[in-house]
Amino acid sequence: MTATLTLETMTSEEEYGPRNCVVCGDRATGYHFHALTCEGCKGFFRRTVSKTIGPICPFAGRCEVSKAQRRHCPACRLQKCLNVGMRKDMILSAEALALRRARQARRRAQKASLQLSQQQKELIQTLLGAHTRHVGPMFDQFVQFRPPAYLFSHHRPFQPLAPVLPLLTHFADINTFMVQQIIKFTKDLPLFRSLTMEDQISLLKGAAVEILHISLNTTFCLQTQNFFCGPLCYKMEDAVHVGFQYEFLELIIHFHKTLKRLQLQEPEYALMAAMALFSPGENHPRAEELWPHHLYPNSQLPPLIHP
Amino acid sequence: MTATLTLETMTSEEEYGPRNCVVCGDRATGYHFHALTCEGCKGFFRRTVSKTIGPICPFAGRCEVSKAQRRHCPACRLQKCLNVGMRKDMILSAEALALRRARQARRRAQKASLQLSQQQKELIQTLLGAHTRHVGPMFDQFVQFRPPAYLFSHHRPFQPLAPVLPLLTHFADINTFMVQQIIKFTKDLPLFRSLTMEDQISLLKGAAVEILHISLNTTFCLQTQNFFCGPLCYKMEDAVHVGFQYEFLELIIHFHKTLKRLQLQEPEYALMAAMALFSPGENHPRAEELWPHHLYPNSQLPPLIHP
DNA sequence: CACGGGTGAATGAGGACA
DNA sequence: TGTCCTCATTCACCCGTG
Repeated sequence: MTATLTLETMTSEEEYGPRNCVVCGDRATGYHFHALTCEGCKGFFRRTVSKTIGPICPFAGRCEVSKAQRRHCPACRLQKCLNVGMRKDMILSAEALALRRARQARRRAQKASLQLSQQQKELIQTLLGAHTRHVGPMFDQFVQFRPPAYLFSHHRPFQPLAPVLPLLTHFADINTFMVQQIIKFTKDLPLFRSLTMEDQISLLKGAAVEILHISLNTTFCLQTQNFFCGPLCYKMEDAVHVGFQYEFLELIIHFHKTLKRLQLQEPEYALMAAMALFSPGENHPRAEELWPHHLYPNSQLPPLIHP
Repeated sequence: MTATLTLETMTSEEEYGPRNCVVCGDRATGYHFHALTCEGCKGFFRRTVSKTIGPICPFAGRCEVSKAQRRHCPACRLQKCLNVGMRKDMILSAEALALRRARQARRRAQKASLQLSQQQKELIQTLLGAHTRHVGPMFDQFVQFRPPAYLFSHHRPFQPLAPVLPLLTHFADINTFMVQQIIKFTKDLPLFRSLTMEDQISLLKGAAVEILHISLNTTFCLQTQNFFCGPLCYKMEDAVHVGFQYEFLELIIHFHKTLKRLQLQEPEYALMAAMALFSPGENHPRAEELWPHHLYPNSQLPPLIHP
């Protein structure tokens, strides 16, 4: 009587009866553990069946189990679940669950690693290539720029009496050299070369120092807090010696320590350099527009050094 | 009548009526013992219903029960609670409560066991103290053991022609020194000193080299893969020079790289040293028994270097 | 689509304390 | 006495797999 042939558009819902939960009478959402039940009883059975239920029913198992009352007596609810034939063995065992989770984790890791599009991979290869050509090897060249002798030894008495000029000259030289190499790095990126000369200059002005420190981080030694560039060893004292402000240097060292702890690989350093290049800053508020959003649409362009 | 179709923006609050307590009319906070009540009536019912009420209502149960008057006549208030259908059986019984409290206690105990107990903290302090006294500072002393001059420079041409003997002597000296310091470290641990001399010697024989490398790791520089000990810089070449097998050294360097990447702090190095000390090995199969299980009952005593 | 597991906001017990 | 808190339980939705 209940299922009357009212219309021809019987879409399988509502027409096969109201599909009520056989435990509590609430609207059922399908078969769960071998019984037609609602979401509540499904979850309840999964949670409850494996752990000993504490308080036994005070009414000797005579409780009504309805949508309204089902919460009041877990014991009777569970009993009814079992009575209507819900099957404990359809709950995944601990081992099965561990297996499933392990599989999912592996799947996710794979997916995450495969998530780079071909275009993105190519960009990374481009960045990495340019980085490896111009930035990576530049530190070994510092030795060619008239370094004071004491830079060759990593352990040396602090030399306040050493003349400042040679070290200063050396610092100026390697600074110029690094900036040149960073320019070569950027010029090796088609994305960058396709910009107008004006934009190129503006971006470089805004980011050169930041890229310099990002790449210098590859030579930083957490152990000794020195920078090892080929045979040379730079200490913070050296920078103090040529007149850098101590507060400024502390910030720099803190940056290097923090970044170094991330244990990045060269592709990541190359990507950071690129992000710094295209980050908007005081020097180039338009940088955001130049960022290749079609490759990294959601990038946050985080400020790296400037706090 | 109350629920009029005023607007479509009825946010489910405020529109279903003000949700007043059915006992006293105060603002209700939800269903309590099967009736929509305020916090006051909830607590009142729980406290009152099980104990016989002393003073009977002087007005033969005709008292008004309102927010203002409710505390004047407990008898009428309780009567009204029962009248509106608050259920005594929904108050947790004594057994149920005991069960609940027991469960909570077990839960808390578990959580507490995840935290470090006072005893464990003290052990860590002991370990750390001994470590800081004897192991931490020992590397700066290496310079006192006749080091060949070239150890002072971190960058040097490989010196196959240098005489082996001075370096070998130096290595022997610092090796002896390190083992002495490690012995001092262990002797500074009450747990260790309380063992028989025979056991002490046996444990040290089995673990000294391992502890040596664990602590040496604090001087290892991931950047350059050198060991920086005070003013001295040791390279793998130096070990090759005095005749260590290259394959053996590769394993050692691999160990140091892997361990260094974990970026441990000194307390963790101290704990690792202690675990190595009490780890069972070929030299001391009984080591397991000597482990202070009452402090670290579930420790796995993982093999550290030996693969 | 059906049916496993997982999640997180809401719910309603007791409890501490002013 | 009552306010506010903790915490276990619930269940409407969600995601992934066969």
